[in-house]
Amino acid sequence: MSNLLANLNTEQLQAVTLPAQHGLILAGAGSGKTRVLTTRIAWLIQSGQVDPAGILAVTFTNKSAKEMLARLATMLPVSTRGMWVGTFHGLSNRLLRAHHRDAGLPQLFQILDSADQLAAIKRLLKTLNVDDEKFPPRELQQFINGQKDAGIRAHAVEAWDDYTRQRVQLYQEYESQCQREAVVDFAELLLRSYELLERNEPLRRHYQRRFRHILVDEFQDTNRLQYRWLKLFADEGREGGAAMFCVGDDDQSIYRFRGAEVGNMLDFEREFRVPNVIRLEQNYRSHSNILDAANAVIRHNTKRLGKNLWTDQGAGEPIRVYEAFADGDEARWIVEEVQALVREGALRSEIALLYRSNAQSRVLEHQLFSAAIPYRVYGGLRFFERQEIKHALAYLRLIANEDDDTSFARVVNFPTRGIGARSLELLSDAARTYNTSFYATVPHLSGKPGSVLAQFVRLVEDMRRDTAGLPLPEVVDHVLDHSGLRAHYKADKDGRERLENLDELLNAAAYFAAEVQVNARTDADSEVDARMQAHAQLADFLAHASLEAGDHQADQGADAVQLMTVHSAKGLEFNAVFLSGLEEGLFPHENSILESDGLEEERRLMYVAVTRARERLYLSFAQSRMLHGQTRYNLRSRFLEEIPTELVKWLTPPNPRSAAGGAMGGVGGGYFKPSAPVPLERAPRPSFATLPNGLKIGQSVSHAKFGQGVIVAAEGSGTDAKVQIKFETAGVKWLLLAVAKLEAV
DNA sequence: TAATCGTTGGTTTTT
DNA sequence: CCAACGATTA
Repeated sequence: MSNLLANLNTEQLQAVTLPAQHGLILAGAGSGKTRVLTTRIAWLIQSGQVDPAGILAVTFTNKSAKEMLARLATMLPVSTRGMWVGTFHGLSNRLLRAHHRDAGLPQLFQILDSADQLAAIKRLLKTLNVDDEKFPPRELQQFINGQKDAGIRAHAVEAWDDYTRQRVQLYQEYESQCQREAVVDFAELLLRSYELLERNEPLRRHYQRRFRHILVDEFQDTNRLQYRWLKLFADEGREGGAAMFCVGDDDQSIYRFRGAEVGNMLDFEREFRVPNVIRLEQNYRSHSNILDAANAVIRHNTKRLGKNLWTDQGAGEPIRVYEAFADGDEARWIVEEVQALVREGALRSEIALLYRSNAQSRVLEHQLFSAAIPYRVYGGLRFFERQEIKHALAYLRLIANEDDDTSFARVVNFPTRGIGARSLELLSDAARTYNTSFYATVPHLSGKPGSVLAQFVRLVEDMRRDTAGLPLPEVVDHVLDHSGLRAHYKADKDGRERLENLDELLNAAAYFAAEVQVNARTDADSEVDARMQAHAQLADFLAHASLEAGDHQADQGADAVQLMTVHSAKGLEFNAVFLSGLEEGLFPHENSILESDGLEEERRLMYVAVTRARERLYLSFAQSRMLHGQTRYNLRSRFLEEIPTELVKWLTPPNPRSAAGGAMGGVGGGYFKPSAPVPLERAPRPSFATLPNGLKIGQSVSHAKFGQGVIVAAEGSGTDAKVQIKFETAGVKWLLLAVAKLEAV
């Protein structure tokens, strides 16, 4: 045990060994938050204060749940069996499966991910003949999820205007549709399990007695419903309830836009009369120049619980700041700098290129690609979100739950079987009159549509029959073959990658089944009925696929430069970090300036970005940037001005003209702001009539390599000026005037 | 049913 | 500018 607690600092030790009371741990970036959380669990168990089954540990992502379990495994000699560690959604799912009857759900209910939910809403609007211009599906989705995240059912929504009343009605209709189809969306998992425990006292008491310690990671990211969910387990903090141990950092709360309530931290402290509030302020990640910059920036926020990070690692290198003319130049400079770092022996995977919005990755990728530097972009399609995977899963879901109309509609004509929009409309109408699922409605139909649909139903029936009792991987394999998916992609000339992904799905199923085997042997908690096994395991796998969409990209092994948004960088760290696009309107984002407290959230985002760096931090911005097909001229971000001058080393001469208004004394400090001349956003627009070299649109020119052509368009000015030329033989091309040697003909 | 054209909109994201 | 989606057409 002494081993367990070795090398903890005073505050960490205090947090880890807190008595069985509520605790709020304000853990700054890089202060060893995860370590404290896991060590506390290990300590509680090892010191005999609690049985593993008395632990409930909640995280936001599967990744952190896994990491926690992995670390626990190295700390504890006993197995983690009986412990509940997982995401809010994963644990809710577990609860609902175990008590599906009490929750009013069939055992094999399916989980809708966001895309499925959107499809379900679109389908609903169609069947109800609702104008989707008046009720945009996306907005409706947000509305419904927003209500659910606040714990509000359709009947309880306060609607003061007609529009809201109509949306509430659609919310209600959506609910009925989900119930009819035995599907549950993400927000519903939470709400349903919350209501289950709230209404079922014996069950609630059971879990309240069972879990003696509830530990929550990233507490600042909880939404209202999640907080209430936790309170339910903790018996509202009453005497005899579980001890709540919440770890979070209000300064890293960057998900308000999706419902996170930092206020939960204050509410928790107040409502639970938390006797222990501990601040972890020693940072083990970054040199002090970087930390000081982060502290200086976040100090500008008013709504804080208050915290100041420090380190004993020394000042380290200055923060490097670079001003570029255009986004392309900025990217080129970043890539050169990356190359220099790599030459000095840096690992590419230890270099991160961060940006505020995904669109910015394009320029960076372009330059990296030209320089042949391996890179990896985070974000984008994840494994279980791929088209071919979703198709395969839809077949599997139909086997588990034939009432899942979303899945039915998805694959009824994929691969094509001559079932078009016409037949589907017919079916949808009939389903409405009979009030049955698509699947169950098919026998009611006659004629040609009836028979092709019946054939499809027979296909699913056959697959269900033939896979009954088979091990999961064989079920998947069978379905891939008999659904025609494999054949379809084999025939498709660019289907190779999709075929490989389908094989990967097979691997995932095999892996999953093996994992379940292991757990079933060790998990005393599960009482699995062998007869239910086969298809229950299928349902578990499908839930797993929905809840854990898999990684964004497969090639993790390679040593590649890491590209991602600041949001996705949260929780990660790198030796060198490049933060690009530090411009007003971009970061802070223009939309955030209108939102109340939006700027403070942007600043927290900046704080997160800066604290990702261990040794080197580069900040850069460009005077002009291509956005939405237009060149925009931005001032540098106000966040730059918030960093004390002495921490910074300018790689380009500090330019007062690109400084944003506001606080002086930061990076741009000491420079007088000129009153009159040329705000950069008024930079001259390119003239299309006459181009720098005396060329005109419509003019015939000749090019050494491409031959004769006509100028059809022009864009940009100065060294950036480009012309589009339609060549007689070489096609249409964009050429840089400064580079291409053109001769008027 | 597939292919093509035109329109639209374009922070951030996990479950 | 460029991707994604929807509507139209072969």
